Amino acid sequence: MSDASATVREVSPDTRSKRRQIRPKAERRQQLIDATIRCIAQHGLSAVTMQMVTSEAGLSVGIANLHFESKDNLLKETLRFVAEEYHSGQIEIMEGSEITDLGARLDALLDFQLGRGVTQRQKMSVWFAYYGEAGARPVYQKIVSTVDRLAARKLEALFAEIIREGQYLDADPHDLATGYSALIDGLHLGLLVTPRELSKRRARSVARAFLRRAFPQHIV
Amino acid sequence: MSDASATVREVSPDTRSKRRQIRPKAERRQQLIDATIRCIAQHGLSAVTMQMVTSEAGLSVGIANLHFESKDNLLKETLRFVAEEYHSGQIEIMEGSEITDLGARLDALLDFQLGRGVTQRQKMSVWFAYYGEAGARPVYQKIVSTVDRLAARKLEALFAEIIREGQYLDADPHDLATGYSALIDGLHLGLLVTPRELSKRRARSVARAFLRRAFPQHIV
DNA sequence: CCTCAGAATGAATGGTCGTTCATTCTTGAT
DNA sequence: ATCAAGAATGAACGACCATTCATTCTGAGG
Repeated sequence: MSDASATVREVSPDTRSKRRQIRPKAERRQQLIDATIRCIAQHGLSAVTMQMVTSEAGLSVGIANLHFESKDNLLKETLRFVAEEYHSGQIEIMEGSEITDLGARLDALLDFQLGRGVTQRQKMSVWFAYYGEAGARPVYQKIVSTVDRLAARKLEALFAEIIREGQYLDADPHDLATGYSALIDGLHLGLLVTPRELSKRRARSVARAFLRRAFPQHIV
Repeated sequence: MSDASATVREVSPDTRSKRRQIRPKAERRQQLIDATIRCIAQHGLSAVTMQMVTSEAGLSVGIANLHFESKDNLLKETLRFVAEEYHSGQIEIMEGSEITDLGARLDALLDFQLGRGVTQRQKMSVWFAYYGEAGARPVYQKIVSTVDRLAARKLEALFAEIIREGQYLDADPHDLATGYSALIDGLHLGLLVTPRELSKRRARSVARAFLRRAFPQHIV
């Protein structure tokens, strides 16, 4: 998944054909995962049914159990997809060599985290739907924490570099990274639950203010 | 609800009695709400059934529809209870006249938000279970945002006072309050989803670091 | 002690869900 | 043109869900 901000698209621009089509397995899997994301966003995780997902995908009921062995597995794979999409996007920015200026790199990260791709209601809904179940389902905790851990490490390393470069005293990269990640999560939550009271523009400004207080020389 | 940190208790210390008991309506309602909280925490919102809740409460299946007209309503009232418990706890601290020192008041607030009462897995699970569905269910958004708005205003007022007292320049109380609230939400999420990597102690330290950078004279 | 309003019960009901699999259809190789 | 491999279908099935309501039971007031 190279384009993390890709929209989850509507199916079949070719609506007239009701003819049965045979497509490679990987394509059908992705098609079903995309449909699942749309269904979760629109109806909520607890209301999602197999009929709903397969009809959203424009396919028959049996197909979901053909490509994923069960509903449980489809939901698990959908979470894995969304989690990896988000975290690989972050890591790409943090590891990429195009941006050498550390301040600019921070800005790019923030734009990704609170930009169009990630804060689509669809993606955020899925994100928090799973978080809601995570307390009761260790499988979800594991999927998220696995990808999360790597991104957290990279962020900490980036912060450590910035601290060294700016000679910020008594600034702990570990604590700052934890705080920044939590702040971003909380802002996502605000955008999802109370969109009326928190615009994307203001969310970005709040996050930038956090970074400015921590690294005043790197953020304008 | 004056004691926001009250534990959701086990039912009937008197396990031997299988004799039918008649109790006032309000008591049964609370008993069912408590049971619902425990069930959501243990099994996840999407897996909660009426049989599960009523048997957890030690009652018969029919009783839930007697006191709440439907499952939907029981879940709604449970969210309302948890939301009000949390927010009234915060407001009590922010309005209370026992603490006059503003820094101490901030500390008390932080202790409440990341202390034993609130960060019980039970409560956090419920909290995020509903957030997960909020994207698809405007009713939940409304319940949360109604109580949330008041607490946000009070927090902003408290921050404004602190800014005046400390003469912190270019500090916007509105943005700071939004950031702080988001940070707390994000830390709650971390405590729920990746408890291995974020202890309560460290969550408190991270939040305190945020406040220290914003209001250095008020926080030690 | 008796009464009865209404709290509590749980078997029964109707509906919906996930899953299965016999069958149909498509496609690329022959 | 023919065929085999296997992708796709959807009716059917069993399980389980929320909700109902006829019945039972309780306890305060007479």
